Formats: sequence, C-alpha cells, structure tokens
Amino acid sequence: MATKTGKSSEKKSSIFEVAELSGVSIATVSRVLGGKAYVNPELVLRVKKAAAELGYRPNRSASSLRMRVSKTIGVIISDIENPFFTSVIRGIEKILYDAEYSLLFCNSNEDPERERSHLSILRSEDVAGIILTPTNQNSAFCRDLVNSGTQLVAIDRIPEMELMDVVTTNNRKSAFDAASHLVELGYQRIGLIAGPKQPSTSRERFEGFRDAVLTNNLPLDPDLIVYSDFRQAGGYQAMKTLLDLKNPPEAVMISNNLMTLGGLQAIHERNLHIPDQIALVGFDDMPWATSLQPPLTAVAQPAFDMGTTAAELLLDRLTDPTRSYRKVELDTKLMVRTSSGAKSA
Amino acid sequence: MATKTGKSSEKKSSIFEVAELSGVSIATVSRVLGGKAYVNPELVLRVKKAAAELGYRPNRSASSLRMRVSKTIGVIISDIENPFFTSVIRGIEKILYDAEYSLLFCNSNEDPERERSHLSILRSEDVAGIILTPTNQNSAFCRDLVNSGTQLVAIDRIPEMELMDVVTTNNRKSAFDAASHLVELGYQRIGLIAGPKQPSTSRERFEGFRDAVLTNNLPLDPDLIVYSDFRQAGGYQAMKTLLDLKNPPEAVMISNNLMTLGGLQAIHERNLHIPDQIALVGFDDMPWATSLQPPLTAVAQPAFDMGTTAAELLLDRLTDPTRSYRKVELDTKLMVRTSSGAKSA
DNA sequence: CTGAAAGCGCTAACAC
DNA sequence: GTGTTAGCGCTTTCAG
Repeated sequence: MATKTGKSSEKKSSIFEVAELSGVSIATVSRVLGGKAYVNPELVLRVKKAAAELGYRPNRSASSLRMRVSKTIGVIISDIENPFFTSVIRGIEKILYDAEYSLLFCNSNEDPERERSHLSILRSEDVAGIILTPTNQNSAFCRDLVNSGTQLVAIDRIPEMELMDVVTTNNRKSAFDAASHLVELGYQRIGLIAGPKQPSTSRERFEGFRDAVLTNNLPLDPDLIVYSDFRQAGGYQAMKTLLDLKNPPEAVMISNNLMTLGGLQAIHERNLHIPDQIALVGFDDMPWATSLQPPLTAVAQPAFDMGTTAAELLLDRLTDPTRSYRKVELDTKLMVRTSSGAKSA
Repeated sequence: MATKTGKSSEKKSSIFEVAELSGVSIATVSRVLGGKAYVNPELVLRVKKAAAELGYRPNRSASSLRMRVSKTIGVIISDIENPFFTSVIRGIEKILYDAEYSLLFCNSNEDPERERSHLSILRSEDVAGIILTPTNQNSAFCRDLVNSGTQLVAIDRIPEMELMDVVTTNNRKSAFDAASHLVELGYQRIGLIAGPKQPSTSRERFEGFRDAVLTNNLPLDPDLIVYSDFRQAGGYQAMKTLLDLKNPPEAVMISNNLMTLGGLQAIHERNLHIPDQIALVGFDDMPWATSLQPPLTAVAQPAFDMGTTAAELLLDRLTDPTRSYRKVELDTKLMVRTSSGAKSA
C-alpha cells in the first residue's frame, strides 16, 4: 500500500475517546481537564493517563462555541515593523503564553478602515479581549464591542472614551525632560520633529517640548517645529527642512525612532558632525542606538513592560469584568549618550 | 434611535436571526453567505440585506467546529524582535488579510520545547496551516501534523524532511558574493562572525564565505572565524574576540543583522575607523543600514517577499493539498555602500 | 432549489 | 461525585 498519498491520518482524538479509554463519561473527562470541580483522585489519574496516551488536545473551536468566548486575545498593532511595537508584542506574548491564551495578530497600518475591519473579524472569532493601539476613529465600534462583552485595552495612545484600560508612558514629561536636557547643555535654537497630529503620543510630546522651551525663557520659533509622520522617510524630509533653514537649529529632538533614522540620514548626507554641528535627542531607545557613532541620546520607553502590563490588565479584567477602568503610566528614562553633546556617557 | 442599523448592535446576531428577518431557512442563509450553491437571486438579495441590517458576522468557532478547519493560519517565528522576521510577518499578514484568513501568532524564541508547545496548541485550534521558521527538532511532531491534514510551510531555514513547502534565499551564494566583494576590494585577512550551528542559514552562509576565501587562494584561518548566536550581545563579544587577535582581520563579514549591531558597538568602543581600519559587510539590509556612518554594505534579503511567498504557497496548497512540495528560492542583492571600503556609494 | 435535521466537540445544568 | 443530555452556531446531507 505504497502507491497513493499515505493519508493514514493519525486521527485527532476527541473527548469521547478519552472517556472511553479511561472508562468514565465525557463529563468527567471535561471536569478533570477543566479542573474546576471535584473528581475522585483515582479517576483523575485514569483520565490524565488516557489523555496523555492519546495525545489528546481539547478542540478549541468546540470549547469557544460552547463557552461563547475563546481562549484567544486579539492584538491590533499600528506598525509591526516598528521595533517599539515589536517589543510590546513580545511582552504581550509572554504573558498570554503563560496564561495559555493564543494571540490573534492584526496589523492596522495606522488605517482606521483596516482597524475597523480587524475589530470586526476579532469579534466574529469570539476573542476574549483585544489589545490595541487605537487610531481613535472607531469609537462607536469599540463601544459596541465593549457592550457585547469584549474587553479592550489600549496601548501607548490614549483612547477618546472611557471604556477601556490603558497603558502609556508619561509622554509629556519624557519630552519635557529630553528637551530640558538640550537646554541645559546650552543650546538656544532647538528644533522639533513632531509626529502626526492624531495620536495622543505626538501631541503630548509636542507639549512637553513646548513647555521645556518656554519654561526656560527661550523663544518657541515655529520654523523650528516640523510635523511629520512617524516614518523614516518623513524624518528624513523633516530634517532636511530644518537643515535648510537660513538659521538652522543647533539641536533637534525627534519624536520617534523611525524618524530619527531618517533624520540621521539627512545629517550624514551633509556631512554634519554630531553633536558639534547638530545635537540630537531621540525617542525610543532601540537596539541600534548604541551602535551609532556617536551613540544616541534617547528617551527609553519600557516597550516590553507596556506589553506585559497590557496583557495583565486584560487578563485581570477578564476575571473581573466589572472593575473600574485603570490607566497605568509607566516610567521612561532619558539615556544620556553622546549625540546630545553631553560630557558623560 | 429606535431603528436598528448595522452599526448599532446590542447583541451578536446568529444565522438564525438573519434567516428569520429574511424569511428563509438557515440553510439558505448559509448557502448565500458561503456562495457555493445556487440560490434564487431574489432570496440572495433578501438575505444579504438582512445580514447587513443586523451587522451579522458568522461565528468562526462554529464554522471551524463544523468544517473541522478554521480560517486561521498559525505563524511560529523564532524571534519577533528581529526586524527581518518582522518584515516576513508583514508579508504574510498582507496576503492572509486579503484572503480573509486570521493570523495566530507564536514566538518560539528559538526554543524547540516552545516550538513543540505552539505546534500542539495550533493543532487544537484547528488551524488550516502553519508557517514557521523550524528549529528542526520537532520533525516527528511535524510529520504527525502533516498526516492529520495540516499544511506546513517553512521559511528561511530548510527543514530536515520533505514534508512541507519551503521558501528561502540562496544563502550560500549570497555569502559567497559578499565575501568575494571583500576579496575584490583587496583585503587579505577576512574574518567571519558566523551564526549558531543548527540553522541551515548559518551553515550555508559559512560555506559561501569559505568558498569565496578558498576560491581566491586565500588561507582559511580558523582564528578568523568566530561562531556566535545571531544576537546583538553575541556579535559584540565575537567582534571583540576578532579585534583582540594579535593579528586581527582587515575586514569582517557578519552573518546577520543583530550581530552586526553588536559588532559595530565593539568597533566604536575602540574608536576604529570603518572601513579604513576595519571593513564590514553585513547580512540583512535593515532600515538603519543607511543611517549609519558610514552606511553599511549588506546583503539585502527580500524578507517581505519571503512572507508573501510563504503565505501564497500555503494558500495554494490548501486548495490543492496533494500537489508535490515546492522549494522557492528568492534572490538577494548585495547593497554596496561605504562600510566595505568600496569606492562607489 | 429550498428546508429540515443531524451533528462537529465541548461544557454545564440537571439527575441520580 | 459522576453520568446523561441539551445545546452553542454553523454546514451539509437528505427529502421533497
């Protein structure tokens, strides 16, 4: 019998086979495996043995259907290629794995339309909860979700409405500290490459920057503030704009990691020396920050911890869906290195 | 606010409500929505209208249970924080999204134990297929999966056994080209920071390097070959080892992106000039490659395309599970920049 | 062509 | 404490 495709499927066994092999009812098997009801220890043993012998894995679709909720968490990330979010995901994954949840991954690509579509799909998957970086364009939909019993947790950006837990960092303070660092170093003309207007993160970083400048009695020159898109190409263009000014800045704060990469490109293209000719402070401390010459001064955000925290918040809420919404603000840390012109490493 | 619109939903509606509202049986609703049987056009219209009105989304758990396969693909990645895999994932996601599949994400962290666990979970989720970067320690398990009807596709690394499609790049040739580039530039003592022994990728890159050296009648000095772990810290240590040699290399090829970052750190620490004192060629062309000073010469791998290809291969196989296994080898491109000491940019 | 009905594998009443 | 049984929402025979 070697002719055709050997589809001698070692068939997946169901709870029924386990019950049969261990000589109990399927209800008992379910109780043993679910572990939420007392069962005679001897039976427990027999069931577990039978399950192991058959390599039994409960069918999650059946379980989800019956329980009306799955052991799955949806995650909607706005840009999977951004290392910041990548660390967030790893944090989420770690917690969910330990809690035996699966992770349904979606990439919204910052597109509200796509976000809505994903939200909708996740709903039809009966996910237990969703962790997302909200575009804040789908509030109505989110509300529906919450009303129908799906828990949401927002990451990084603050959602418009009070209907989910949220974990962020104190962007305003971080930006204030980063900009102040530049001021203390004696720079007078400090530029900002800001993010898009929509997300709360870029707004807050702008505010922190502005506060630092004004607090120190420096002028807030609109020419020195360029709005961009959180992407590398955008950062490149923005830096060029700044450098092209008849009176260019002595130092620049850049509002995220990808734009920093673009900014660096523009600076190198003109053979400008960092920090002598142009000092830099970035947002997000990435693996490559210390591999740059000179190493980059940057605001380190606890991306991994944001992920774990979000997952924990969600799991927690799953066990107590009625508790009031929480907002957790994690600390950032300014990693002072040489790109800002600081003396100490 | 008395009228129901698709957007205002209190409760999830099931196929039953759609049937009721449109005055047909649930079987007909299923046929209309599934689109695989002829239904009276007029009824089709009524059903679609009702579905839209109710904001109906078929319950995927129920469907999976009944069909014994879900509209879900599992993806097991060895290191989510590596930008290379991150691009792969985006490629996969793009294709799957268009095909209306969901993506169940798993991080194996290069750990065979964890890989097995994920494989097992994915099985109990009834996933239609799995895309993975295999550790090659779970062949028996993979075979079981295939036998029970789950399609697998390997990415990047070549699996031990002939039981799945695979998409890779020609690592041997890429490494050969990269090393040859260094030879042509006139370097005599060329070092290699190699990856771990297990994955086929690092083995092949080593072979390509060796071939290039030997082909050009240069000695293959074992001192100049350091094995590491594909991680940043490992690359840092490896580069230090190389630099500490009484007779250090003039040029180094580094076998992946993260180790390159580590190597750069070690070089900067000693204030060595690139490429004058030490020339560099890396693997994987990352966003930061052009932001470095000098820009990094590197082998660009089509990570995104590898992802789309893998997903397409899988989808294709899902429609024809009996077709023979395919191996797709994508082209890489050596991006010549200044870190290798080349003249042209 | 359309409807009735039988499960897919699992959990949770409800009996005993 | 354990077994029996009724569905969860969906797809797919099988009749008509």
